[in-house]
Amino acid sequence: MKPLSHPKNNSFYLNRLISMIYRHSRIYMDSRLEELNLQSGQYTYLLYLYHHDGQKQDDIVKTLRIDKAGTTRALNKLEKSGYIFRKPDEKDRRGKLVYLTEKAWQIQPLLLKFYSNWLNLALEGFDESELEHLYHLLNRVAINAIAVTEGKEKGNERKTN
Amino acid sequence: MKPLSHPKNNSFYLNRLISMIYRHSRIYMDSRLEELNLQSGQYTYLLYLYHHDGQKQDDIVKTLRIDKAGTTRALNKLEKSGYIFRKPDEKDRRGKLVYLTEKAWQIQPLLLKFYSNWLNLALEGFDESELEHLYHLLNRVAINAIAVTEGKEKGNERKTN
DNA sequence: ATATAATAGTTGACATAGCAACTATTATAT
DNA sequence: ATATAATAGTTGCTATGTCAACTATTATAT
Repeated sequence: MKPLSHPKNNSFYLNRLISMIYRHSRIYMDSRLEELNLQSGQYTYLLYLYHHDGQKQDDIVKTLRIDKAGTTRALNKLEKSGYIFRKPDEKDRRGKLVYLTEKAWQIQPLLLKFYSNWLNLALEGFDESELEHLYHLLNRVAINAIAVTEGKEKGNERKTN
Repeated sequence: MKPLSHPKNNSFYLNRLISMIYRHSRIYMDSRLEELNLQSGQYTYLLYLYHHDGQKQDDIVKTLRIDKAGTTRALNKLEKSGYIFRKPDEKDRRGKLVYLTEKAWQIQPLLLKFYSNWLNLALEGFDESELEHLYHLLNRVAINAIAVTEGKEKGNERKTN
């Protein structure tokens, strides 16, 4: 049996490429974060919090689009290892506000260094305009991808033969 | 839907975008694969095997760059649900050759449809030249990413302050 | 020729992340 | 005002994927 043709020919392996990059970024970050007693599932939250200290947990969930259960667990780990602490939101006591500790601020330079090391390696050979291009294209893919699955949540699943 | 936040440096949130796309592609594919009793961890292997029927398991590992332990488990599932079978490689009895069953060939059109539905949604609004661009840029990132972590395996870890 | 190393595959232990179900609190609807 | 719905967060269960350790087979080195 012959393989069928498919649309969007050039990007047929989009998922394979995305998956490779995703998995290898985690392998690399895990290897570097070891000395900080951190793991790849946690640094994302710290990088985010450096710009949003004191944000509500649910806002983090909505920005990073990571499942709230996973966020709970990642933040638990960060709290346990002393990088963050949480306070109930007095204006809405269902919510929690997430704050960085001094310990988290202290490792910020190192964390940023590890992450930009990764970017330098992953983006080796890219000039400014290529970076710009890549970023904007990926951004559009991400927005599309999120729209697909968030559409579903509201019951209006997209049918697209 | 909350708009994605923009960083100062355009590539700063590369990992965040990659992670979003990766995770949402799995959510979408899982929702579609349900009717085939398949999951997002398995269709990748089928899509690959449609072009490489009878390939050695280890070649699959090396092409898809998925850990060999994970590959063992994914192929076990596919075997158990009747989509593939494995035969020892007579030329090297450490290895196994992986073959698609008739059942796998029968679902090929549907599987390709689901996957191209995903591509159509994720790549909505992209014209031919943008697709080409995206694909080539991502390809370069993937090659870089793989080089980073595979360098490590051979003991020559890259130090890049 | 035999000891040693390398390779293919499996298993166990663990981290990340998804969904569903639950609790507690706040918003809304009549 | 009270019943109902929605929201924020947690916990249980499960799937994917990584590493390390192991078995069995093949390659190599002396």
